[in-house]
Amino acid sequence: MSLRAVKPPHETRTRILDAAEELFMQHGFEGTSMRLLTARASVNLAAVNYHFGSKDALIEALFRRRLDPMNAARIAGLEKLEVEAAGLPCAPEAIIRAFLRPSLRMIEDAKGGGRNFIRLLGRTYTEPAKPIRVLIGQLYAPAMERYKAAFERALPQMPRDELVWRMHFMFGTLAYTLAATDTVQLIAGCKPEDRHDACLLEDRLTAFLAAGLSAPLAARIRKAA
Amino acid sequence: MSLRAVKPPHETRTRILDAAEELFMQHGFEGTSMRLLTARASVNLAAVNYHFGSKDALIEALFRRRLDPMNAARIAGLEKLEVEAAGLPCAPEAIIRAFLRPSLRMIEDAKGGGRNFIRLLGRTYTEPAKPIRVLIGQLYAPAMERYKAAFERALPQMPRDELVWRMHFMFGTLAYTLAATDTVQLIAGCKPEDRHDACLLEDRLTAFLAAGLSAPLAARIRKAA
DNA sequence: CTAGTATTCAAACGTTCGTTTGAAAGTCGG
DNA sequence: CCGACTTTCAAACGAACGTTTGAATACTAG
Repeated sequence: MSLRAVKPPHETRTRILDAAEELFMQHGFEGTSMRLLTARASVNLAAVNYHFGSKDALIEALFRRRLDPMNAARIAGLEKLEVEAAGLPCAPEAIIRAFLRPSLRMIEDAKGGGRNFIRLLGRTYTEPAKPIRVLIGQLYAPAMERYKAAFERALPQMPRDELVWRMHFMFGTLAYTLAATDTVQLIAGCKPEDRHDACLLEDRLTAFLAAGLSAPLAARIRKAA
Repeated sequence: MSLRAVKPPHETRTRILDAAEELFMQHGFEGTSMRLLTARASVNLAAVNYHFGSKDALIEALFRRRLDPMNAARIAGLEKLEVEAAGLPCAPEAIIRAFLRPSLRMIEDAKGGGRNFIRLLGRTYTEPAKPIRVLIGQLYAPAMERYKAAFERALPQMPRDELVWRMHFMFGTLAYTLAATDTVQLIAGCKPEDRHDACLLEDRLTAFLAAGLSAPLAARIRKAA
């Protein structure tokens, strides 16, 4: 057997993707040049176009690498929940937790770059570039439908309109929380060490979102319905 | 008296700012070139540098034009509330409403460009460029401190850490809701006409946020305190 | 070892970027 | 009408951008 270190089959690709996650997170897509990116990854300038085709294609590959497993984990978590519930509707709080967990777990992965990605993802929900928005929408669609159905079964008395809005709100809270970790600090005062504790954050978020999701309807909306 | 139309004193400045709001909203800061911007505003390419100094200075002026009055309205709304309460702490729901209202009011201002700005603002909370983030933070700071103090008085039993987190969550919900109007549509199903009805949106958001803000503490956090 | 494929590399491509320049045109009090 | 100041304009600046090229190198099956 050879004692020489075996070069992984896609090392260059991986190094590019990792550097891209970090730099896109720090400076945005347009704010990150291919020269800076390839220098950070210690690869040649032409490597991105050789391995991915273009900068846009790199962005797409970057999202697929993380989002596909993450949303698969979301669906798996929901299915586990539904099996355990044995036909009965699940508790809204449990559904929320199942949705949050895969993304919050990534925050703890500082070494592997998962934290970089999750922050990048949080801010990409409001990305102006249309191709990126539709890509994210596509990658989320399967998980989103499943969770929407689960919430509808868990909250049968809630009007569909209202549920869609509240899912929207929940999504926004998560996106902002992910994106803002370590970056924006509009409100001073939280202990820095808490910001990367995924368990604590999951508890806080779940308590907040579960209450919001099940909140009584506003008077004006109750009247209109 | 002259029948000739009098040219407003800062028409060029205003046209540039309006065009910038629209284009920055559509394509982001880096995605909008000065050539496209000045063409849209029907002014010369050099006009931006003449009137503002640089592209970055234009961005700053753009935010100041809208944020200063908006946060002044936020503070005024809170003060009115506190006067009416006559020394007693205000209802959390009322504080939330006072905070939401100035930004939601702008959604209705499609003609004057307020809607463009408010969407741009929503996504700028997660802007990667550091100078912009600190600017936004500075412009928000006075209003933020006031509201934090108001919430602390309204919810004296809540741990400070938890309150800061929940304000963070509330802020994220608002930011995402503002930014995503007409752009992202991760969850299909809401009636398009509802999306610009600021009253309905205020009711929905307030119901959701008030419940989240006052949610019971998560078991693990209650134990730790 | 060799032929053939896959990858890396330095250099250059054409384009677009934000900004600057200096002259032309407009504005306005005296 | 004039002189001083403000504003607009076409043109150009150097720098940085994403991408392409063709030769050099590494790898691997036969």
